[in-house]
Amino acid sequence: MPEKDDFVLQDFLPFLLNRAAEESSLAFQSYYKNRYGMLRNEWRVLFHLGTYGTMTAKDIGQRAKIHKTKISRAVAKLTERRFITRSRDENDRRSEHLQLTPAGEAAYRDLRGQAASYDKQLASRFSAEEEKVLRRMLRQLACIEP
Amino acid sequence: MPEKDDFVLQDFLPFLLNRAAEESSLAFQSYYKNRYGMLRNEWRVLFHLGTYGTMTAKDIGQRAKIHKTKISRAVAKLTERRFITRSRDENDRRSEHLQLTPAGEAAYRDLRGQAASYDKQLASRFSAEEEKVLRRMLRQLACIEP
DNA sequence: GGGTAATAGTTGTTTTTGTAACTAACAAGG
DNA sequence: CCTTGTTAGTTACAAAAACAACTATTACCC
Repeated sequence: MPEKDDFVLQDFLPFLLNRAAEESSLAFQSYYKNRYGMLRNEWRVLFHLGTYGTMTAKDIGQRAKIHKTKISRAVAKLTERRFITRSRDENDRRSEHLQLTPAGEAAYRDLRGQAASYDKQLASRFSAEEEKVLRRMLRQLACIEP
Repeated sequence: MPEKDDFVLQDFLPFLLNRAAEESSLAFQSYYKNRYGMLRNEWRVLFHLGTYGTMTAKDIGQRAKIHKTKISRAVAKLTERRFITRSRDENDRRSEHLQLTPAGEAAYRDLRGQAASYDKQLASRFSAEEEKVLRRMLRQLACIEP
């Protein structure tokens, strides 16, 4: 009787996903780290502001599923480095609208270009069709709408 | 002239992979954390020993691509909790052979079962074919041989 | 209005990582 | 042997994450 024993760690999805995520982030991570001294959360906040324009910390947190304390600290760093400015909402003085400064815009454009070509390079291992399917499946797993 | 501006964060592979990895680890993580007070690296070490039998810290590190300091700490915790035993290699007294105790075996079997059914549940969102393709692509991205 | 609850964001403290330097054991060449 | 280099694993210290408690403001509703 053969054991029904076909489960291996190398195939465990959370493990695979973690390893793939780590491996695929490496090169890009060292780019924004070396070039701008940014941390991952800072890059993410910057990227959101560049992509979607003015947002509040809460907006960013919701969209990227980053905890508010991480956002708070990333925003503090980015402000200190003059990459973003903050202004209170006059209707609800609890929240602040964040937006990129020209320097922030410049960094964003650079990083965005890097990210785009890096992404293309990663995806080049697959066919166009496979790539599309991969992204769809990942969005599914990540609970990201469409 | 439309801008060639089709790059969005939500589709950036490192971002997608990270989010998918985090999301998909959540439930399982809280299982081994609540049930055994384990950290991720401890679960991974335990799992490797359960799957492959006796190994050295180095073996585990190579196979799972975990840094030796993480392994060292995980091994210390697991030893302290009597899940594994260590014995010096008599031919090369620098390295130690690690193996599960009966308690470690029991935890391993439980966690392994959990992992298997959790994995199945994650994969159930996809067709069998899609699932196979997904794992293959992830192994590719994670730089894991076949 | 006045009290209670909820929300946006921050700060402080504890865990966990990351990195580098360290010990102990082996290897190899002279 | 004995110096130099390498390897397995540990430890110490700095950086970052997690978690809880906090301030300030707004919302609810009796």
